[in-house]
Amino acid sequence: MKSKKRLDSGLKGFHVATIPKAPRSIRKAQLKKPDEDICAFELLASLAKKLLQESESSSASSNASGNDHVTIVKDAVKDGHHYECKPLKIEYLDQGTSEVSAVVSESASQICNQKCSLNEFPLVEDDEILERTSKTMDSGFSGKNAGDLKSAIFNSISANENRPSKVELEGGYPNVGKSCYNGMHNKFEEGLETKGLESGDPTELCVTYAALVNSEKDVKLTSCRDPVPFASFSRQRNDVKLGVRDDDDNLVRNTKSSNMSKVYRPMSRIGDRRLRKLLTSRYWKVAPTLKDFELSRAANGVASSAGGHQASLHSKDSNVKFSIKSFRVPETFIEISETATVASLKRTVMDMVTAILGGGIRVGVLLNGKKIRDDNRTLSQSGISSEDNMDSLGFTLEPSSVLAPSPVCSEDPPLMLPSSTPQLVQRSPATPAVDSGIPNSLSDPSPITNLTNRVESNHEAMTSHTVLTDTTAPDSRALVPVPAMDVDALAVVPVNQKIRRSEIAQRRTRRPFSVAEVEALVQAVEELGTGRWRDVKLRSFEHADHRTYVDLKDKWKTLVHTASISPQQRRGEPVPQELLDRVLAAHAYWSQHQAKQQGKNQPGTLKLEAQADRIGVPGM
DNA sequence: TTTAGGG
DNA sequence: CCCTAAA
Repeated sequence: MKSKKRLDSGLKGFHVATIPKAPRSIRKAQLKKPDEDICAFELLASLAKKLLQESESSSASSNASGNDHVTIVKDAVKDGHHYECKPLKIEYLDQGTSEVSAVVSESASQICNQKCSLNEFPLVEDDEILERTSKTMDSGFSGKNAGDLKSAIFNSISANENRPSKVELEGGYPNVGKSCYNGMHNKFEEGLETKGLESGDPTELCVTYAALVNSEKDVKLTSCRDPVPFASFSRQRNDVKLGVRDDDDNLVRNTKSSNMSKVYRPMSRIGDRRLRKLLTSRYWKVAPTLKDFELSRAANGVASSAGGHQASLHSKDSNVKFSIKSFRVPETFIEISETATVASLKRTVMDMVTAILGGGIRVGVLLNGKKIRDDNRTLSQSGISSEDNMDSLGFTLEPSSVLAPSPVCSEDPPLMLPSSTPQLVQRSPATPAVDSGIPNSLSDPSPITNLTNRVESNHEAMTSHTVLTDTTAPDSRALVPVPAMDVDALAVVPVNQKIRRSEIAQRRTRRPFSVAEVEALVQAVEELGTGRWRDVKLRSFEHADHRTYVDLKDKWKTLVHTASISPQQRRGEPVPQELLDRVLAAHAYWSQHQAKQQGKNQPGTLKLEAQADRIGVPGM
């Protein structure tokens, strides 16, 4: 990794005469930037301009991957400066079509210690984008394989990223360059990144400048104007909006100027109890959402709908159209001391974002909640054979954190693209294709950071995919950032695994048993015994969908316990002593008859004895 | 899927 | 309530 110093010197003295119609915001931002930043910026602008020009002339002719409708053009841009640039990476979106075009080149610059960073989180929210994002895959299984699919998806992502809806124009995030949207394409070597938007209007040029930000305190985010990292940004016209996904998938949108506090709202999905706990604790919990990544389907008319946002999968003949509406970033948790400053919080979040994306991301394909790891398999081989499988198809954005220096520990599939129905569909008889290897996150276990449990990741992914049916299955991987600075103020505390888990697989809401229910339960157990919960369920709770036989069993367990303790120690709605007595009696009875009771005891047996007990037979 | 228990 | 080993 090159030192900042080198970069600085390299930029010094280099000035770009003009910045093509850069928005005011950019120019404004420039004024506030440190010299070197300006240099960098200008350099970028320059490069961007060049690239734009070149791309305009070359893009048209460059169409490589046919079926994908994705064009990737590598443009070697040479600028005659002592600052030698490697091919710049430019991406632009060809507006007006439903196709996505992407021109990518590499920029030379070393930026962060984190190798790379990302500086925007494009929010794909309008249909317009949706269209652009749609991908048509030659699902005819005619050679396309998992890798191709991922590629396609990825390209879409890249393309979207270059929309004018980006935020970098608003000042950009130093230290954050959307370099590694994936380890595949970019590599930040010098800290420059340029992106052009082929909107036909130079004004739309997006220039991102990646400041040479050392991970030291001051510089970071200096020019960042309102870093609302974990929000989704969408720029329409001149307004930058940010959206933060609320607990219940409510997308809360605020204008950029809105108060940050709205952004950093604690998750309420945790449930009141826990929320309260969190609030009273010494830490704040932040569970930001970067994007939404959704997929919906419109093939069989089966409107997929995982939480309102959907994507559609159309299928024409042998082609399968994947339409990705938006991306959702995994929930991220940050715990920070209450005494930390807002700035610190911002920084922390920013760092985290940077870190998450710093390692680059990649697309994962899930089928029935299981990851398809073998990129070489064809779609059909992987089980993605026809539209009836679309229901079980999902995509994920996951950090390709193979880069050691990543400051955060990222997990498996951080992001998930829930398909509509969680139904498990037949999978290819040929190859269920899972576990083909390919280790996922080789995140570096930084002493403070490695707080995640990799083992759980897959399971969680599945869970969220298959269990959360009516919700936008939020697959979350907690990423715990390491405060690169202000360690004293920023006490980043590991998030409890359980807390994170609950975010994923929503814990059922607590539903205390009513006295009536207890009565019914006792009644049933008296007659059936304590080892036939299924029967108990069928007998007395058949229509109480929220009471599973496990619940009944658990309740009985607690009832026995409750009956055993003094009334003063009991909590919740008081259960009549009479019922508790019966509980104990039944418990005692069935405990004794357990051995031979296997199927022999007729219903009613206990009932008689229990009543006898109450009447006066000793034993209770 | 159910049971049975621990968490 | 959740999670699971066992059956």
